[in-house]
Amino acid sequence: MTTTADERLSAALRAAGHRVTSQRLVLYRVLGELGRHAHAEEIARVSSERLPGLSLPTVYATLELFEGLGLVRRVDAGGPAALFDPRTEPHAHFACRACGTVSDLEAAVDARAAQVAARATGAEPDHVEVVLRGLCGACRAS
Amino acid sequence: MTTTADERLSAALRAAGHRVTSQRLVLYRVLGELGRHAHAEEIARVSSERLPGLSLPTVYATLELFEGLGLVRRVDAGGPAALFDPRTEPHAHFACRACGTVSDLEAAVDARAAQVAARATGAEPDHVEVVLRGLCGACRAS
DNA sequence: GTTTTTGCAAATGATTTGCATGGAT
DNA sequence: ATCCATGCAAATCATTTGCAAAAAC
Repeated sequence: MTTTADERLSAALRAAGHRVTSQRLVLYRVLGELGRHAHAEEIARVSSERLPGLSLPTVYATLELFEGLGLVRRVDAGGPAALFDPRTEPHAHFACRACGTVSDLEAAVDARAAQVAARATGAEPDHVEVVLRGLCGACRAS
Repeated sequence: MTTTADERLSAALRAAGHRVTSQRLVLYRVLGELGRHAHAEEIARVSSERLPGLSLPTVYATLELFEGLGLVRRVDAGGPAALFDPRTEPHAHFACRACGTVSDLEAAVDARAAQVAARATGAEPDHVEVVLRGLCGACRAS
């Protein structure tokens, strides 16, 4: 890795005609350091420590921008708040019905049949989201 | 099919210790007649035509109850409003990024690897949700 | 008769929007 | 100098909650 996160983000932003701002740099670094999905509120809280005054609307706008650039995945794992995941390679999630916790599953899911079915309708899928639901180990124990 | 939808719902409710009410009967019939996923608001609108005065809180409470009984699936296909799907057998969904439309995909997705990975963490998954995202045929054309 | 369900109104909470200022190009 | 991005405050919208009245058991 000879390029830094800052450089990678700057290149991606400029290539798409967007501006490089400190808010975007900080948010991108925080996402990379978290290394896992998080709620907008958590991302905002951590980022605000480094960039006081950072506003929630900016966090949402930036995460949406990053999603369009393919830098984060928005994960709708149930519950009111969306998750934003910096791990962009395909992976499944497990969401506990009881405590709401969402965890990564290190397993590939073969969704080719569904992709073929989608294309047969004229659609062009660019992403597959797989969420398993049930009770996590901790909640089963109690 | 010698049992009616009303009879099936009544049996399921009583077996779980819940009461049979006209609201629940109407909502269950409407779900069966729709035969496809719908927003709470749409379900409420159609049901209200048959049961004037039916309230949204009751619709939400009833859909949640039905979900617990395994009579509907809640589908989080992105967008603010959840979908409620009376088709309870496993099937994938396609959600268009542009127009937001969600359609059924008649294809089975093999998620056994993810289920094994989930059980390895001590969790017990009871459901798999697969959502593909991209542009639908109509939106690609325009 | 007792307990659950319902409807109403209000609360909640995540996310978005309008608009004026500030910052990147 | 121009136009995009940000912050603030307020709006929006789906969903939930508190409580008294109505209905199922």
